[in-house]
Amino acid sequence: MGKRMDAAELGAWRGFLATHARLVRELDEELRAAHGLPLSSYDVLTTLESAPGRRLRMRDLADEVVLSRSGLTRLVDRLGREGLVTREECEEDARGAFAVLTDAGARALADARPTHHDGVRTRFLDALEGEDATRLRELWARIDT
Amino acid sequence: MGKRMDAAELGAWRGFLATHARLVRELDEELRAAHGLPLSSYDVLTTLESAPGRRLRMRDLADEVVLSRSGLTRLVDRLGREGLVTREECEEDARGAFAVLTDAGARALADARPTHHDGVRTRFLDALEGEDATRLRELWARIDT
DNA sequence: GGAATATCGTTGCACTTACAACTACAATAC
DNA sequence: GTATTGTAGTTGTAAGTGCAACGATATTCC
Repeated sequence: MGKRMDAAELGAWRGFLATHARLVRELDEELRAAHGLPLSSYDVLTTLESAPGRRLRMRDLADEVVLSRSGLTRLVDRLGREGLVTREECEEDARGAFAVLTDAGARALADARPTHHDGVRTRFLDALEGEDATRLRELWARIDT
Repeated sequence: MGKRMDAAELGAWRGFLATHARLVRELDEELRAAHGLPLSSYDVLTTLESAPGRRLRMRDLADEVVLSRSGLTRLVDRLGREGLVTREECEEDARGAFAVLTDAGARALADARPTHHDGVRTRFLDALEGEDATRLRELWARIDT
């Protein structure tokens, strides 16, 4: 029990944390500066965009973007105030609510996407070599189970 | 400009974000429950422990743990109140301050470490195969430059 | 059918964090 | 040497987030 981390393991873990912190901070700042859109909002908008009917139950959306329910309630409030998302009630379950991407939301996303994609590419994807991307994707899948 | 992400790239990036969010949340909760120590505090304590003289300038410490200066000021305040860290003034630079790990801080760290290492191992390191750890470490280094 | 239990989304509250402004000091320019 | 500019750390303030508790509805069990 409690096998020590060797140097490679320690580097893999601490690098993971440090890289994430730095990248997310930079990408968030970049997105806010260029489009007034925080990364967390961008994340919600893309998730909704790729959902069937551009809509998702609050619960499922919270899971997808890894946010607490209350956190998502507030985030959707903010996006609603800007007209990027609306709420719709759920027919099958009267407790439930959908968050729905509006046309304005889709446009805001289309505007912001090039900036963000470039940012991710230069800071992250460009460092991937050979089969790195595939291996990483498989790694996250293994961890997720 | 703006080359589209392919499926592997998208998976590598989104998995990176989602995995980080989930892992950090779980590890933080685990550490708080078992030792009353948030992950951010743990991070400061280990960083100090492995620094020469168990001390670091506030500025350097903030960089290491990827926190803003003001954020670090408050975090060191909290750790100081619990007696895990003290401040010392800097001789060469009268503006400067060191954060120094106390013996109590070192003990708290020693207590918490097994819990945290087990958590990291079962959630992250156990999923690494073959040369994964080494490759990851190299990847973070490439990204960092 | 009715009671107990679980789930959905929201709210009150506390906590953590970042940004901007500030003071104190250091380094550079002239 | 003095003026300018830069840096270290702290503080006021505001934003974002999670937890616990809540009202409303669903589901399960008898």
